[in-house]
Amino acid sequence: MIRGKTDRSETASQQGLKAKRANRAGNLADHVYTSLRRAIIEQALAPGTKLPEDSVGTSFGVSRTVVRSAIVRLVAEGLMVQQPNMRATVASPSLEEARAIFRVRRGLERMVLEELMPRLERSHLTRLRAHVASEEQAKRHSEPETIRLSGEFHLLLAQFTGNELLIRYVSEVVSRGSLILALYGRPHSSECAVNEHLTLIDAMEKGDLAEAVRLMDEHLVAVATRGLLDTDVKRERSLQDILSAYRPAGEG
Amino acid sequence: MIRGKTDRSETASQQGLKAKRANRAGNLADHVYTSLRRAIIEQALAPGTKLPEDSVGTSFGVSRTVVRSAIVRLVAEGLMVQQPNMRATVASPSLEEARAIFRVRRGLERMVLEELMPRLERSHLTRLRAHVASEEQAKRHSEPETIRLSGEFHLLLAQFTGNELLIRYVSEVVSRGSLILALYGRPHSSECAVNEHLTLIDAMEKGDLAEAVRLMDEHLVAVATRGLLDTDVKRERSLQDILSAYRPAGEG
DNA sequence: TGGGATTTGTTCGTATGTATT
DNA sequence: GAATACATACGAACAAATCCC
Repeated sequence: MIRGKTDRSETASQQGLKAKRANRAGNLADHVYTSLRRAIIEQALAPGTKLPEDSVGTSFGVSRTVVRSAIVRLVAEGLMVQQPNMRATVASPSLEEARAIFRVRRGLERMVLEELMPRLERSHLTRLRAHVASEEQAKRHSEPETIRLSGEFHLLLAQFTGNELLIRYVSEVVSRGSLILALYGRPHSSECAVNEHLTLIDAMEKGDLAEAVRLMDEHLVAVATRGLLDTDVKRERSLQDILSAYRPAGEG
Repeated sequence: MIRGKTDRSETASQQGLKAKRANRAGNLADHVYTSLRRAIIEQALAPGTKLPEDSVGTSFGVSRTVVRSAIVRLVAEGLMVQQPNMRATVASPSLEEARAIFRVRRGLERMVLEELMPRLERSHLTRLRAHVASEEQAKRHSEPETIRLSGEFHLLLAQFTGNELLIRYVSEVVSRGSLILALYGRPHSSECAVNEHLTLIDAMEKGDLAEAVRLMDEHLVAVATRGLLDTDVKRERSLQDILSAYRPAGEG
């Protein structure tokens, strides 16, 4: 186990950390929340991973209380699950749940197109194409990056609607989509998606809502069904090891 | 050693409470969350009401820690808002936000009907009609009850789908709908809704999905537009006074 | 605009519940 | 199946930020 139960001689440095962090824009809980979320989405934390509050706290240099409220938010978001008096774990949805989530996602993304198409701007198309370009680039060197960008394409669409609630919901189903692909997806399953993003943009440019909705639906069905059989067991790494990469909060 | 806490005369009864609650299914935070949520939905806590952690804690006989995690959940749900270092308040959405929320709600409830209609059972219709009956009954004697039941009709529909995520989302938009009506709705604005619920059930019984969706859409537009002008200032009551009615946790 | 009262952000101790040997 | 280690639930205390007159 990871327990590096050192004595309390670190209190001084911890207080130093505390002062430094307090100057940041957000609070500590935000930081932990964001970092854990990214770690889950990028599949560094596999579904089912247990996250004891004080192990996480040690990783980020904060106390359990801070970790706790971050976990509460992640649970509310469906990225983690928790039962009373038991360790919180990264959510591990069943196949049934996964399908239900993707059905909801299809409905939500249809709503996005319906809201967005009437007020679509040229700058939107430009930014979408630029995003797809970066997706193609990332595809060559970084799988976590690819996963994240693939989801952010859909998030970008939602953001263009300006509908805060819709943005939040899409954000959530996209995150959980990554989680699901981590569970059931074949490795590299996202690589075909880039073309589908491009044809969708083309349909949007033509102003063809029905076709765009059809393509989006097809795309999401494809994403959902691409992951099915391969339930390979993910590699075991220590929690401290995984989270150490997420400490310098690069929320850009 | 144990810290002396005999200076508070309520200690004994508090420990009694605590022991009793510990035996409950959920934890204290659940209780506070549920109670606050109900108080907001039933419009006992008006939008914009400030909820200092300490005051709420005193009302429920728990510490700030417990209140805090309840508030985090309510913020995640959109029923409250909070900025760093500032008191959390009951959400007070703008008219623009309110419309956006209702647009999302229409999309979600369409999804509910699309999921439910193919597998609709007789028992569903029975339960829906029974619910409407209780709505009519409540309409005569209790306005908070009426508000709550009116929302629960939609929640019931969602629950019949068995789609957990859809249930959660509908639950959220329904709650926020109550909040919005509290802000912008005329008094008694929910009273016309009962008939609309009935005609919807009839369409469902005929198996007419398109008609059901049309009626639902009409219904929601009606609910959304019934509230518009009347922004009467709600009566001022003390926080302790309001919350005292929500302490005995009657979560049926 | 200044300063005291209020409120939040955070840490840590204790009690209690869960898992494991 | 009991003892022990581990983890969470909750409360109290203190510094820093905000509120309000």
